[in-house]
Amino acid sequence: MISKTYAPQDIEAKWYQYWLENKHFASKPNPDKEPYSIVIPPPNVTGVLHMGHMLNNTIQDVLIRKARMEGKEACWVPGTDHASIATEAKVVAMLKERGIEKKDISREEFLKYAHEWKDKYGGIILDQLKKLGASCDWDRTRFTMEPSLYEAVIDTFVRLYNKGQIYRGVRMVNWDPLGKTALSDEEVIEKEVMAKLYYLQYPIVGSEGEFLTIATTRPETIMADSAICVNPNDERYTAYHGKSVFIPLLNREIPVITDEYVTMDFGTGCLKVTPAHDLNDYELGIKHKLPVIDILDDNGFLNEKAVLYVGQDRFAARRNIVKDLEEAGFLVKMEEYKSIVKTSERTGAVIEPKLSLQWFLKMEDISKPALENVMNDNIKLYPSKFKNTYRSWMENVHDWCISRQLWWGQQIPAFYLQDGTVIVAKTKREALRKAQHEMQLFALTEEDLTQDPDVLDTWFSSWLWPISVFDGIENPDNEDIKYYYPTNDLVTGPDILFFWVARMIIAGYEWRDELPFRNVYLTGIVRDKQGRKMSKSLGNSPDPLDLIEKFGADGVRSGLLFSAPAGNDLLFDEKMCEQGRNFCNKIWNAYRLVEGWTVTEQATIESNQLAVDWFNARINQTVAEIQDHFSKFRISDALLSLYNLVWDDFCSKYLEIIKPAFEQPIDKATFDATIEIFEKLMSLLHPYMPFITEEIWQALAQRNEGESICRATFPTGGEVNSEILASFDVMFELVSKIRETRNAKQLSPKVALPLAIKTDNQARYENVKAIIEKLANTETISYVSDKVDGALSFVVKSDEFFITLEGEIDVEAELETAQKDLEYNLGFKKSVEAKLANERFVANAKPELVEKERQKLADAESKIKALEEMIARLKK
RNA sequence: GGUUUCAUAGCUCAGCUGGUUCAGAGCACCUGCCUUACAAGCAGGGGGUCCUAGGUUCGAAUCCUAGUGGGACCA
Repeated sequence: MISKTYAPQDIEAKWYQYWLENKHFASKPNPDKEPYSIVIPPPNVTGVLHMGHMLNNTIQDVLIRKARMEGKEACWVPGTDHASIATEAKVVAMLKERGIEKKDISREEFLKYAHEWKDKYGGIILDQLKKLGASCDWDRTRFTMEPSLYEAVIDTFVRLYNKGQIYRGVRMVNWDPLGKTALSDEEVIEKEVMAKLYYLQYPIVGSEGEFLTIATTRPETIMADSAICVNPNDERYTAYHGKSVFIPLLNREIPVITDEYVTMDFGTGCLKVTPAHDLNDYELGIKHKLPVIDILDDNGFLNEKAVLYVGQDRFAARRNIVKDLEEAGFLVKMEEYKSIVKTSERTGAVIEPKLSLQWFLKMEDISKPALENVMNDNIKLYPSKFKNTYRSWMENVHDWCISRQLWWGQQIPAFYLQDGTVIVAKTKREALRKAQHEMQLFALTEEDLTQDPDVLDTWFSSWLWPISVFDGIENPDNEDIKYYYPTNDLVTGPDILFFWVARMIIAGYEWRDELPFRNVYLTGIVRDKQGRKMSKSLGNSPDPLDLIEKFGADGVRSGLLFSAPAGNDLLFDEKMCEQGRNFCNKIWNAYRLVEGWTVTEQATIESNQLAVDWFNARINQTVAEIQDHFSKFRISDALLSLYNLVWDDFCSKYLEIIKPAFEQPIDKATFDATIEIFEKLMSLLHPYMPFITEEIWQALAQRNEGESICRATFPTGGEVNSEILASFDVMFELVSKIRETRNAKQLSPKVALPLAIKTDNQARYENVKAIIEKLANTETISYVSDKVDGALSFVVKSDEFFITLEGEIDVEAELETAQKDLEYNLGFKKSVEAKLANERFVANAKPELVEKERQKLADAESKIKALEEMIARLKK
């Protein structure tokens, strides 16, 4: 006996294993087939599966499974990226537990530990994806730090450097004094804190007793001041234009400059300019050619350039200088002030804006094709609203800071001579050869060359991903890259549209002069019920594996997709997974029903044949619908179409029609047709719900060893028989009316009702008579040419129906509903007439539309006629 | 602050090229059912000023303008 409820756990494990054993996800170039490829957005190697991954990878799996069933050579390449900062932090933490400090070990030793960590803990996420049902070609799993991808990154750097695209320069970066590295903006968290605003007096040179007062939150940086700046339109300070002031305590003279950048009504309207320690001041400094005085070292301690407080931590120095300024009378007042402090995502340290020497990639020229080919839709973004965002970013690109002060990553292939000369080459040996040959430095040895200690930004690996996973950088003419590239669809979140997607497009054109993918599907962000982004730190995200345990992978997958339109965030609620699970259960029970039937060779009942024809028409209709949805990446809508087809049409209607009475057999023709229909439904659903559909598909018929629904044919639909669809619609409307009547009169479903029909088209009902009887439980269906006295009545289309009941009929109530219906139809008729009477409508609207309106009018008129007759009768 | 995007039932959202009296789905709610596949179910039902104000149009939830309120990105 099969279980009454669907139990996914064993079934899922069993089939996933089966798919792997039979290599159903494996792909290799096949010239007889159309290629279809997706590269996974490589998850962080330290990561674990979260809701965003679930959504994202479910969508990819839907796309790839559908393509596979459509006979394409489908290849989904999995892998992870090395995530320099995150991984390095994990490794440092692991070492700390073992009592080892990073600073006490060599780079080589550290990397050995890092690889050890990666082998042991990294890539858990890939195994988790298997639980979700992801049909990746696992033999192709790549990692951005594996030798060949590492080499690709190094080659990329060397090539771009040789083209003059990469340079070294001083920039203001987010400096983490604890992690001792530059951070990208995404690795910085802004926190709102209460700070103090200090008002300080700067004595004016040559005017004894006169001061300019500035307001600052960082008094310890006054030693790095290069100027005082006021707004030229600020009349309070006009007298001081061109003068100088002394820095308090330090007594260094700095000029008073003017710039409209200064906000007149903030603080005193007088700004201290500290180019080395503030981004805006830095830019102001460049504009006014001010000196840059960097008073902090890499640890955030004051250096000798500060002159005062040398060797003190920035926060200690702040406390001390405030005290000293106060004692010396330079501190006018202090105010509470709400300000934003930037902190490091990894170490929590307060970020220091810091000037440092970094490597940059020039973006202006290299990004041009990437902008152009998205704007002209060679690469399509779904939803297209992101084109705007994309353009505004690409039209204002900043050079890309690609160096990171870390060890875990691809070490920058730049080698320095003792005098600081830079040689960029793939290896030290090559750098040496270059130095000897190009610079005539024949006496040089490898010992004289020092490699840049920094590594490259992780994105500098992942921007090559669609090419490098096929070894297309190192080996540009290999078979895989020629066959699978460009890939077809990329599925990712809009939050990395710029950091990753745009850069992959850039790399695609730079390396292969071709787009990396044709479509970019941007998923929404998964949020909790309160609309907050799900994150580990908030603890508001359910564990995806728990969800799968609870609702089954199919349930979670479909649940997530029920409400996941492209690009729109989705507010996650477990209820959605519950709905998905219920859907599985519904399918399961439909299977249980069919499975329990006994088959005889008896002749087919006509109504069963009609039902089969009708349902096949519905399938064809739905297939056309979902293909249209897919062509627009409306993955969620396609699922909903299938959901309705299966639940409402297949289970509630089709199966109810053909279902034999208890313990009665079913005729073979209907049974066979039903099995065929069931198979089609499973195939259509398979991309969304791979496990349950496999389980049932395997059970529906005898299958060959190793055969799988994974490789079954995705139904292609066919001509839609709209006639039968229309006639069934009328019939279902009638059935609903009868049921409604039954419900309203509180009659048991077991009581069969006598139905009389007044129609001029008996054929309309005659051939579906058996179906009406079955669905609505009517006992006899008779045709009448006149009203039936003492019966309940209603109107469907232009026909009138009567149900004779025992006991009193509430004429008033009948009259009221009929009256309401009449009013509605009169109103409807009026609006249609108005439309048709309008010459401009008839002249301007499409002819088929006008024709439709005429038809509507005719329908309304006949219905009104029937209703009026009914009302007249009731009033008697 | 700049750019952009959204506002539809109690909740989450569909509504695609303006054209059924177009206002729809799921959940929630109400009524009745343990009807031999399924109570994770069945049959019904109620519920909306389509944010506001203008405009375009024969016709607007849909297009335009402004406002209000939320989100995102950039600074």
